[in-house]
Amino acid sequence: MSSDPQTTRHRILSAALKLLEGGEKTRMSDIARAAGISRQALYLHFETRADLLIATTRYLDELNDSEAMLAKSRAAETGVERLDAYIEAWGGHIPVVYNVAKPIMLMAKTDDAAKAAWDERMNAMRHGCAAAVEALARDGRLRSEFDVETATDILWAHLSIQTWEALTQDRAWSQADYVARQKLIAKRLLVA
Amino acid sequence: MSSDPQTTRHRILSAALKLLEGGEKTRMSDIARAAGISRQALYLHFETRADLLIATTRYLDELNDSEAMLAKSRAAETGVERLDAYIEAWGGHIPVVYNVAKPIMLMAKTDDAAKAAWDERMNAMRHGCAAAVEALARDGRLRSEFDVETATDILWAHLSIQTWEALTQDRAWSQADYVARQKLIAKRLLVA
DNA sequence: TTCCTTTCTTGACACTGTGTAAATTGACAT
DNA sequence: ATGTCAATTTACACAGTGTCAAGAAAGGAA
Repeated sequence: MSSDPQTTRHRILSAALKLLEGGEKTRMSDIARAAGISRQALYLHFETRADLLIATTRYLDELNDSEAMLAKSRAAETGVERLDAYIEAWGGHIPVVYNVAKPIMLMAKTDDAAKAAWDERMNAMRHGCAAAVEALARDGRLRSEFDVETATDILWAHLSIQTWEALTQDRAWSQADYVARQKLIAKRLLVA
Repeated sequence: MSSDPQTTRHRILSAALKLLEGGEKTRMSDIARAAGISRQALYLHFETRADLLIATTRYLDELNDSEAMLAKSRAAETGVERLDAYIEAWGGHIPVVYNVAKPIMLMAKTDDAAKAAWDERMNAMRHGCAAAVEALARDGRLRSEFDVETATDILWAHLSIQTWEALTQDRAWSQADYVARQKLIAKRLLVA
């Protein structure tokens, strides 16, 4: 056979992405069927299920040019603008990745590779929070009752996917409300 | 054999509780072994694993007299006092139930009975939040930018077990810091 | 052409964990 | 003594992940 391995890998990732985005069950056999190969052949391309799921999120990141998301917030002049821009960008990013990230989030409780991948992502997100908080501090507009570290933790917890999930899924906030209110909350909490 | 069924049920629950609190793996067979009965005998007392885990949290609630937790906050005079008392009580309650509640939290993603039990608990917690927010509103001290419903959602999301987990487990906040800061945050967000 | 390598296929199997079923034993009550 | 209840053992079904072995199909190279 020997079809281009690059192509097959791509077909797998794109099938996995489609299924995950649809919120489907997504067992290995589902992905294999959707990609038009045998279940066993998946293991020629990805070590484990966790590996495949992680690769799928990276693939999604590429498609979305996730780096560009941060560009706007980095370009902001003041700390407050930066905070707003970051919440806007990240808040808009969550619903895009949510369905794909969710199974990894679940696996993270039991699977070490999944946990590492998840922690890495959450860490990256925290860097964005830290940058916004530091920009506020530089402007002298960070509230004095929290140090930079603590303020970053608060913002990070507040913008977590779990919190987004609770508010938009369980409490049925619209995405627009979510973003607008998170901006308000963040400013109330952090800006002097 | 026929040892007192009450006793056996009790032995199972107390074994399950002990294992769960230890953060162990806690398969059905583990619980059975710890309770000194066969794995299959568990199913004579509990329909499913979800049932058993849920019963274990109720058992834990009884042991802790969880209702008493709310008494202090209900007794508070002003809305602000009530908010503080509620955060103190609930915040102190979380670490006690966390290890036991966690597997249910996980199962809730796939198991309907577990999801119902979890939602019920989260709903009960939200009632506590609502009571505090309404007390603030009665005092005319609820910030005007949020209505009661929205303010309750915010407080509820903020006091969620997930947020506690993120801050105390991932970010290593001490329990004392957690409670103190949550009080500060809640007042900053909700109190005019 | 023949040989080699890579990719993929089929089919079988191991392992874990939940849940079900049948036949049996021990204890207690009437 | 008979029936009932609790619990036991053994065995099995099922889902899902991961592994293994034996080959088939296709491309390139000698």
